[in-house]
Amino acid sequence: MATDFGNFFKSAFTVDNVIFGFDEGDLKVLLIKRGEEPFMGDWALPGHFVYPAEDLDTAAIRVLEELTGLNNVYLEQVKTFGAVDRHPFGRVITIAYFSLIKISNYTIQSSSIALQAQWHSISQVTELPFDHMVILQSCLNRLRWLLRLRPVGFELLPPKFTLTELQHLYEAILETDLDKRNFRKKILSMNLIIDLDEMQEGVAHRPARLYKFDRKRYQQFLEEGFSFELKETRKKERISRSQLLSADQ
Amino acid sequence: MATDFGNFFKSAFTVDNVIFGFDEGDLKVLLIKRGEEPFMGDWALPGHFVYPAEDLDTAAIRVLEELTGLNNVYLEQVKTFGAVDRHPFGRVITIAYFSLIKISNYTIQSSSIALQAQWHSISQVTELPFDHMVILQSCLNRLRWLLRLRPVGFELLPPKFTLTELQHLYEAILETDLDKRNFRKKILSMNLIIDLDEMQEGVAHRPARLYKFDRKRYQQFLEEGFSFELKETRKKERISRSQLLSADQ
DNA sequence: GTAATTAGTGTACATTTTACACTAGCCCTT
DNA sequence: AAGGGCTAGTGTAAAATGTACACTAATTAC
Repeated sequence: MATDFGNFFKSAFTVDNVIFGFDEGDLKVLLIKRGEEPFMGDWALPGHFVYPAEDLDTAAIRVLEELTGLNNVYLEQVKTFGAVDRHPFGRVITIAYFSLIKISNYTIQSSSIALQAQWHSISQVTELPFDHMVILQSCLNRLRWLLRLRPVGFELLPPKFTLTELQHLYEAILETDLDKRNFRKKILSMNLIIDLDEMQEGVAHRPARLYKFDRKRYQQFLEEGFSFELKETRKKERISRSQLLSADQ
Repeated sequence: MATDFGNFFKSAFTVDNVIFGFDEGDLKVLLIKRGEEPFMGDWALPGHFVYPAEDLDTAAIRVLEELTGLNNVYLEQVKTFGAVDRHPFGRVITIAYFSLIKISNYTIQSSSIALQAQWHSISQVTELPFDHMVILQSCLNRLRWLLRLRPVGFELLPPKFTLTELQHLYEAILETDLDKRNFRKKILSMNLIIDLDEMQEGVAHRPARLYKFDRKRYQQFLEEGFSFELKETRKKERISRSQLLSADQ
């Protein structure tokens, strides 16, 4: 169980975390300015070595929390990257995670790493050190994939949101236009968001209704298990297969 | 770039490969009888250390080829497992792959490892060393998921197959019954299989037609890119979104 | 030639997806 | 307070897809 730290740079593993946020109608990713070689001073994905007595998920959670102060956020392992020459100093494989956070909850941490962190619009990130561009792209694909299948969009919005905001989020991430009426019909038919009977304030036009995600109801469905393929249909109260949800590992 | 082999057991990474096959109407997995401690003599997933100058995919391909003599098969990284105590001798994380092979092409290799390999029906594998049961389950979920979305079933069948065989494969993997007429309608409407105008031989009943997978046509669609969400529809010759295919990374 | 066995086929209905354009409500200006 | 500017909010019809369901056809074995 003992690990020789002196050999870390010869054969080691790290986690890299693609932290997505959504703001100003734009999908963003949190990057840090590297404080060490190689690529010191460049913007890169936040990552760190996995400690010897630390599980992979734990390491990813740690990196996220040190950077953002947030825990209990959506986090998922995506893929492991281990090309022989991906790190100039030795053989380092990295397990890529992505997480979804509400930028509104995010406050800059005082850790020296976190002070160097900044949100970047996805569309403007064109160059990253190591194989980080590939990792980013991979996580982005996964996010798009997931967004079609699961109600994860809510993770990126403040607790109260309007349907238009939600639609803009879908449009920004999927890079497509959606029909307003069809989008609302579909979202509402999921029965996973609750009308708060509150209105937007401080806008210079007709205010929109505010909604929140019905996390309890979603949990319930997850726990009951999806049984899409079964022939018998619980008539009411059933989330149909089409409704952005799907059974998965 | 140098790696200290003496430290391999202190902090190392391996690949484990879940090799699926299909035979006698049953989904199978290829297991090896371990020739070394720990768990010597137990059936386990085939795996191996990743060599210092070897990419992860390469390592997975190597393990597969040494065991089966096959290359150029469907192989995909699934997930990395790295619980601190998953290996009793030290910190070993493993990158899990799964591959799909045609059992009909499989011949036992003469390597000492391969001699100890055997196909096991998935349903009868109930206990495996390390966290291999979790890995197997994870790959199985991925396979099921994939089978709904992509035409990967063909990878498990001999080059010529009948529609009934294909249906049985879907039923076995998805653990569900499918309607014969609807299944055929759907499969044929994909236009991804070619009617060979040949008949089954040596069966004691009406012989079925033989088909083969139209790999070229599938490649073509992959290369053209899926553009499901676009509004304009190439009227004919288009694979619709519903047809077991989907855009993914 | 007949029994046994699997192959092969069509139709009607339900559900889901898609396309599409106008009215409603609030704020700000004048 | 009337009107302009802006975003919110709503319904319907047609097309595509999914689902349920039962009989005839072709071959072999006896």
